[in-house]
Amino acid sequence: MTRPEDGDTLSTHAVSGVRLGVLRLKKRADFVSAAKGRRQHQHSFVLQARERDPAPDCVESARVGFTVTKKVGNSVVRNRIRRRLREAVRLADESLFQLRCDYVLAARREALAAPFDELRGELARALKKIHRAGSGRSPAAQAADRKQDL
RNA sequence: CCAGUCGGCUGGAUGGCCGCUGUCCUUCGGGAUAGAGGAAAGUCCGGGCUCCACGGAGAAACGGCGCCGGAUAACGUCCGGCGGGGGCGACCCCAGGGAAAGCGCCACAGAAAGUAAACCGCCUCCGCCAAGGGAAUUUCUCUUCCGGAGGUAAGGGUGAAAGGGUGCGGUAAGAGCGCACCGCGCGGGCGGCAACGUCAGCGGCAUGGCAAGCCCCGCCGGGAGCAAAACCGAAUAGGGACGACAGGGCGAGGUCCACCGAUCUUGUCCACCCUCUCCGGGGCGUCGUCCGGGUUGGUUGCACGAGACGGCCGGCAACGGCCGUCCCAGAUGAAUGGCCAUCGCGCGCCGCAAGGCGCCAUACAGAACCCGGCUUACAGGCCGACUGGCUCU
Repeated sequence: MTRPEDGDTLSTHAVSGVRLGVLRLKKRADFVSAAKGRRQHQHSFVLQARERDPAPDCVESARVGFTVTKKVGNSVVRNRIRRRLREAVRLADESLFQLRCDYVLAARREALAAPFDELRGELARALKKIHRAGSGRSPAAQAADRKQDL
């Protein structure tokens, strides 16, 4: 599973707007289960995270999904918020994401007008906090896993 | 120059770095190229397309539309006219068929809201009490008040609307009672494809309004929608039909049947299988073909079209014809983005000015099968035609 040639399969999966190693979350069931995980509130969004159940056929990568409800605004506003969040995830440090973990970013209205650097900062802070609060593996162990993976 | 009417256009530009989706190329490193709107919106009409239903035609019911002619695949859209209303005008507005087919309604006010009627009035006649006046001095007559019988609809008053309007004549007072003009109606001439207009004649008031209350007449309409629909593959559960194969005992039930027996369904046990024994499980079906259903994924549908641009021709126009050139988003938890630079626009401040600084770095809004419309939203900017004024020549 973690042998070097798996890099090829991962790169073929990196197609949905996020970089290699961080896939896109698409199934409704995944969103529902992620909502049961831990939460980290920020000014522009709410981050939800949940470690995936280890299934043998599953990919190792972290996955990220976006939720922008109609309460936030019309379709133009919703599209713009989703694109800004997606870009923030793309530019974020990949090591902040934990393997075999699903993340959901639930946008708030403030994500529309917030300065982009601020948005990135909030994302990095939320990711750090949510892992520190968790009872999972230590960041060092995760880093070790990632080095092995690459 | 000012005020205004109508129509149309635009909806920041260029570049850099890092990304996304489709297509093409690839030496698999990557490269090339395309990538939101005028409303993509609301989903209100009209079509294409797909499936379902349906023998043809008609009727009823329901729904929609409604001056006339044209355009169109079609429309409730568009164009050109007509009629009515408004504006000095450019121009704007109209749910604009039928009220002598029928039913119904017309609040409040008012006497009366539709087979007309008569509150105040006005007028005539009759009666008589009282008062006053005149002529005459047993009487006659006039006026006012009161009562009764009638005439009338001019005036007042009510109302959105009072059974044509104005004027003259006429009359006891009045009245289409008569006349003129206007309006209305009828048949006719002329112009127009038509809606309608116009001319003279006749009638003599008959026909109040509401059809967006029901209704009548004419025309149109089968239903549902791309989550339509078609196909492919996989796994799981497993329904139906046919065929082949698969051991036995016992019990129950059904069918054929005089009996024997055969056959089907079902319960249970054994053989047999899970290496062997106990336990447990299978045995209680297997295989093949076809049909049908569900879940999930993929492909098609799906972007060459009532297509875009340019030119010429026909038409007042909507629009049509011919020729040439072009291929122009295709996502599906859903691409079209993030940051930066320069220029531009707008606003504010400073400055006599050239200019400088700051802010915003932009309205409404994001394709989801595709077209034609309608409606609604829209910062700022631009263009054209026309009207009424003012000034100058």
